[in-house]
Amino acid sequence: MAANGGADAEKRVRLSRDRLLRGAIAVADTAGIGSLTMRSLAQELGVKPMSLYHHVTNKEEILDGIIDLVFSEIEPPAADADWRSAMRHRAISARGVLGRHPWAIPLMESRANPGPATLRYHDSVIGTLRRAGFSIGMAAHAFSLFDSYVYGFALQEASLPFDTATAPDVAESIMAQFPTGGYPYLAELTTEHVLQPGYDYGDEFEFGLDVILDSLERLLTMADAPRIDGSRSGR
Amino acid sequence: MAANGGADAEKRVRLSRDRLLRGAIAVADTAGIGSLTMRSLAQELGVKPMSLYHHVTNKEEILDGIIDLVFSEIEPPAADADWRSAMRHRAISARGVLGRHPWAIPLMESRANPGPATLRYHDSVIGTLRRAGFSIGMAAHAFSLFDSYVYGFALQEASLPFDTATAPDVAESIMAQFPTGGYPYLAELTTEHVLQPGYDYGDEFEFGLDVILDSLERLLTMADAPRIDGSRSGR
DNA sequence: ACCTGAACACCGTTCAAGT
DNA sequence: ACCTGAACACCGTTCAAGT
Repeated sequence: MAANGGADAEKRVRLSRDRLLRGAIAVADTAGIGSLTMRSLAQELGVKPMSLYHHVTNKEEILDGIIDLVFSEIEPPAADADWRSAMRHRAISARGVLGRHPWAIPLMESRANPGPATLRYHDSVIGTLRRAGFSIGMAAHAFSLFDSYVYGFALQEASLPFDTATAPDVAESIMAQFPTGGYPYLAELTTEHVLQPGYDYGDEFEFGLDVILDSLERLLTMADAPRIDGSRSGR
Repeated sequence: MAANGGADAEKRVRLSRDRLLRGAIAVADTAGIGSLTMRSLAQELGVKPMSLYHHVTNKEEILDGIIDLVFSEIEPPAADADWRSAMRHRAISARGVLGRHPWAIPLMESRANPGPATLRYHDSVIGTLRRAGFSIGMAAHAFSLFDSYVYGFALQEASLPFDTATAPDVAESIMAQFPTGGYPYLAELTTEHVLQPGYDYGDEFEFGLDVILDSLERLLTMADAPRIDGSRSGR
């Protein structure tokens, strides 16, 4: 470990804002966001708690910073991709990122200071829609629907009491708590579908995603060739 | 908050688990979930911190309890409602509830112990779908899509840095931080649409909801009268 | 310039006691 | 039975100092 003074990646590296934020993500990923304290982070970085305040003004700034780093992990689509595959690519990447950092999802609620990567991501989504021909109003609709679904799915996936792919026994023990007959539809869905060998809740993601993309595509072509009665969507 | 009972709702009422949980919701609603501590809750209830432990084993149990109380606020649809208006009614009610208790949304992620109201809500949604004729697999798809959208929209609405309806000036100050030209599509959408007088982000909710309900209706009728080529949804 | 020890006002929770 | 004071091991953060 402490062989020479060279490039050991241990605690000899100078502290920096970037190293601090990446350390914070590492702590949150492995021990949960609840375990991320100034003291635990300092220990992770081989430094004393007070040193952190030299690179960051307070813990809030750390939370803002790691959320933006999470957004930066979302892959941008290929430059020449059509709007639909661009949206699809982004959604799948975003879900993967939020799956790797589930603690980030609830955090997004309280962060009022979006960072550059967050703004870039949103700008890029809206840009894809606008260039595809969505009007401003339709782009706002589509953006809201798309992002709500992606975040909501990630939130739900993270809150699943059972990881169906790896621990069906846990699901069964939860099922067993259902007062018999109290939740018949939930019981049916769980035992006859969710607990079946091949089922993986994650697979639901692409189904919903394609339903939404189908709908957006329909709206787009409807706008191109409006009907005589001028009506838009249902209701 | 303190004025629901007929007699003095002050500190003279005996402490109970229900009064404790409702006090916790009152604190979270007015001061934020971050301000909900055993000490602040005790003060709200006119009691000493240690008294709380007589009705609840720890703070985790309080969080589980208030999440379930939030779910219990979601209005069940009329018994004779058709599936579509039942789903619509529930979604709108759920969004209203989560809007009143925005702190509950991130909390749902970490709660692995769903309470009776939570289970009843989910059972009721799945039941509506099953009775409408959705197969188990389709009900799982529809359930995932529907719930993801509702939670995701609420999450996004809660995380909006600007409350467009009441404080457009805040939005403008945030806009001003955008490095000029750095986020052109975001800037366009914000200045030319979101900041316009009549705009309320909340109105996006019903648009996306109806898109989703339209899609589900299409899936349901397609399942009733399958096409010759057997294809399902796009791609 | 960067790092740190001691200290302060907070947490959740245990334990032994009060009525 | 229900409530509580004192205490413990934690927090985030300030401040004055070290190199």
